[in-house]
Amino acid sequence: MGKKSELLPGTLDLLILKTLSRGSLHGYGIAASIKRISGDLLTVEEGSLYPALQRLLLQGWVKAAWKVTETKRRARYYTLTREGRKQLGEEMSQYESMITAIGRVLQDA
Amino acid sequence: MGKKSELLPGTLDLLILKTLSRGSLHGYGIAASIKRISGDLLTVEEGSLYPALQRLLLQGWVKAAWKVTETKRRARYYTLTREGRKQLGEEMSQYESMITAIGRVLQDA
DNA sequence: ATCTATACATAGGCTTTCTATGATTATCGC
DNA sequence: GCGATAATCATAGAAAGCCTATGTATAGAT
Repeated sequence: MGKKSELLPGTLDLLILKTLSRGSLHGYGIAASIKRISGDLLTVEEGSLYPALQRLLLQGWVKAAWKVTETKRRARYYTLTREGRKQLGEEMSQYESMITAIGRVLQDA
Repeated sequence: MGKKSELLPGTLDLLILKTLSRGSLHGYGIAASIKRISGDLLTVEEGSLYPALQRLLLQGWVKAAWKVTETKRRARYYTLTREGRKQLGEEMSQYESMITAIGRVLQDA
């Protein structure tokens, strides 16, 4: 029957950019952070996350560097670029106006 | 570069079901209603709308009947079924919990 | 030793939405 | 009457986005 997405489609980039705006993180950490902060309601699957990060890299909104985690594992840390910060602002305001518009349609009466 | 969608992807069915919950409408009218109520922020393209209506028909959430409009044109009027009303309720609460969860991630701090 | 959790990555598929196109007909301005 | 515009339905094909499944590797716990 086709399960529903774990996310609202179209919001993944925004969620990642916002998460990185709080500080650099590796991919696994981004997913964990989104899951935790959302109260377990949002799950970013690895098959969605890594391609998304590639897109963000390509567009220059994040940059990446290999490092070693506190737990001694190699991981790629992503950092928001200046462009990425700008993009985040734009996506935030677009998102908010979308949500407002949808809210109007969904409200009773 | 790929323009952004006119909608938040994944919300179209919900918008249509909600619109029909206010009364039967034909396709063109559904699109017009969503556009108007959203303050012109949401535009449902015909190439999105009609396939979506086919899906809703297939799933039994709406039914359709040909009629003549006030302006003497033939049009297919869609009506929410009982199942459709149930589905609307489910999608509403899913949507709201998604939005809440996303809001947590997007809020500062 | 084996299992679990951490960590990255890609391929293939499905669903949804968009663009483009096409057809029909009522109404309005000229 | 004629041409333009708006109303109305519909489909095909492409593009995008997310998921499932899979593969690799290693640190730490049992």
